[in-house]
Amino acid sequence: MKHAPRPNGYRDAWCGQLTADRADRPARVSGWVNRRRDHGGLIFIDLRDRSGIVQLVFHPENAPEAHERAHALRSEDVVSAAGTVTRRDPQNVNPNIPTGEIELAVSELEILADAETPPFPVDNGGDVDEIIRLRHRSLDLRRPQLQRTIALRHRVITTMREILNDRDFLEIETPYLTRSTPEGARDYLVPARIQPGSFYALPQSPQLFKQLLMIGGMERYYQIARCFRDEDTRADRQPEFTQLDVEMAFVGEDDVIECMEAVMGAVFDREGFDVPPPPWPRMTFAEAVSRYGIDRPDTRFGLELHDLGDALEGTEFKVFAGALSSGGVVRGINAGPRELPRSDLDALTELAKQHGAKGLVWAFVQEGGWRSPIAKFLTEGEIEAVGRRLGAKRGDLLLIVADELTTVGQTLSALRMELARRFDLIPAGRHDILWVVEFPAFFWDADAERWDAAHHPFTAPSGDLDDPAHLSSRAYDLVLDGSEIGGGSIRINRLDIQERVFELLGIGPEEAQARFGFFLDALRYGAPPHGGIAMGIDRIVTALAGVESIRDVIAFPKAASGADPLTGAPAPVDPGQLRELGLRLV
RNA sequence: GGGGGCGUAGCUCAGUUGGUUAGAGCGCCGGCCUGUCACGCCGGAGGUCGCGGGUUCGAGUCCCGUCGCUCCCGCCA
Repeated sequence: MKHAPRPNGYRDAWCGQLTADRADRPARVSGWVNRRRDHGGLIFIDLRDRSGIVQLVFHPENAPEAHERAHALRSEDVVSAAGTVTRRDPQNVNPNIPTGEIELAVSELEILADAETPPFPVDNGGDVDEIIRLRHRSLDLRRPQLQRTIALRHRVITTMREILNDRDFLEIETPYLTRSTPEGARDYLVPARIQPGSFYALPQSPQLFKQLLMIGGMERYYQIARCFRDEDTRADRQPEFTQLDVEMAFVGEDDVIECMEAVMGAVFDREGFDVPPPPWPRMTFAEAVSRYGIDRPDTRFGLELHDLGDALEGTEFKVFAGALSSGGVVRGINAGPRELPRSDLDALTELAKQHGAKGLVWAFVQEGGWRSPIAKFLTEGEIEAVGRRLGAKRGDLLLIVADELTTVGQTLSALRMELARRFDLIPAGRHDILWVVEFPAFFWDADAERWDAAHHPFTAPSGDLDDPAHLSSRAYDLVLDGSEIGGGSIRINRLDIQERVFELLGIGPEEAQARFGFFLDALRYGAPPHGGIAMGIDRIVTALAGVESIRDVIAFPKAASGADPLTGAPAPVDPGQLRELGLRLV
């Protein structure tokens, strides 16, 4: 705390800041009873506020009235206590807390509020069922971990604002009741009373608005923006989440990347988070997919993917031959010298199937060949060639998947991560950060038989628009320890190109006008080249805090299924309200 | 929408091949205690084993259904 609280009837000092330099002087503190140690005679109370903990001591003879009241104190009671800051005898010093050299000898105690016995302990690390914690979030928030992460989150956002303010950015708000924004997820809809039958959509991102701001000459914009996507919750995903949204005019990739390196570099630096200083390495999408199988590689450990197509050319083994002849790939990783029981191999196979693979080929390298269910289907030459590609040594476990390209990548990537977890392959305290760049602009959606935007349809393509398969998009993602913490792109600033892109995506002129008319109109009147990025604040703080769940860095998160109003459960709608909106339930 | 895991005291959990009155630690309540800081000691209360059904002489335990939580796939940058 920078400043002592303004002295009033409640307090004139923070609990956690009463130290020896205030000894022999009076002080008054307020807070919650963290713990009580009642010796019958002496009573000790650990009093807690946001700043920390201080020990109150009640002597029966010095202040009988306060002592009598202290006897009735219980966990989480709210009190104000006045007394003298007293240096503790050396043998009574508690080295575990900053205020351990002193205590407050209380002469006056006021109980401001009784607390019922809390449903779970507030003063421990908290292995408590999450739904109970969410239901009693006000209690949960008192726990040290949440006090820490919520304060951390505040500092992170403050740093972001500081750096951007210093770089002439303007913080500008954009609407939450708006029209559908094209990010590919399901929209949250809000019925509109003034136009019955019509709906607002909550924004999936401020994408179009920030582009309008650039076209509007605001030059540099940022916003701590809430985004809404009506999709299922995950450990690192909430339907309602927060982004640092940034956009700049007259810039290319390097400008946005440099700016964000300044912002995130400062965040990491100030929080003592150990990543290498910027500039951060850039890896192309193609390299990421080929070496790690996915576009957000965790590069903190090896186990890279290797293509085995050449080594298996002309193989008789149907699984491999079939994949290769139908345009798929065969790739593998060398898991290193591992001895895994059959049950673990089955578990890995199950994991592979979960990610869409039909199966998993495993092989232990031994003297003169493989121990593997498929060894008999391969020639000695093939086994040797595959071994060479994977750098196989005796005792190594090889994992091989044959399928369509993205399935193989996703599967091997998941196996890689599972092996890292299982064998503790990620060095403690190591953090890797990198940019992934040069994404493909479009991919062919075989089911729909049309091109689909890899990013969103306002991302500037680079290359020949007549050859969509080889167009790349001017997009970039920031990846921290295998988690995507931010992404952005340079945008299209010309109507003719925007219209070509819509056409490629099968969005006709009428549809484009209906969905994005106000934006297309803006493009007519002189849009500067511009680009930006959106950073996932929840994920960034989760990483910095070293906690498991995104729900530990959000003051009021949603449970997966919203079992309670506080945790995000929707409420039944009032029929009268519905009628006014021109709606009825079916 | 699909798959896995979990559900026993306020909290965290144990509960054997189905077998007597379902246990532990913490918390809570009462008593004692003047240097504790996870205070200590003594005593006590507290359970619809998520819910419903079934098998069985007998179910916390086995089967079916259902609800809730959670992780993963789908979906979502």
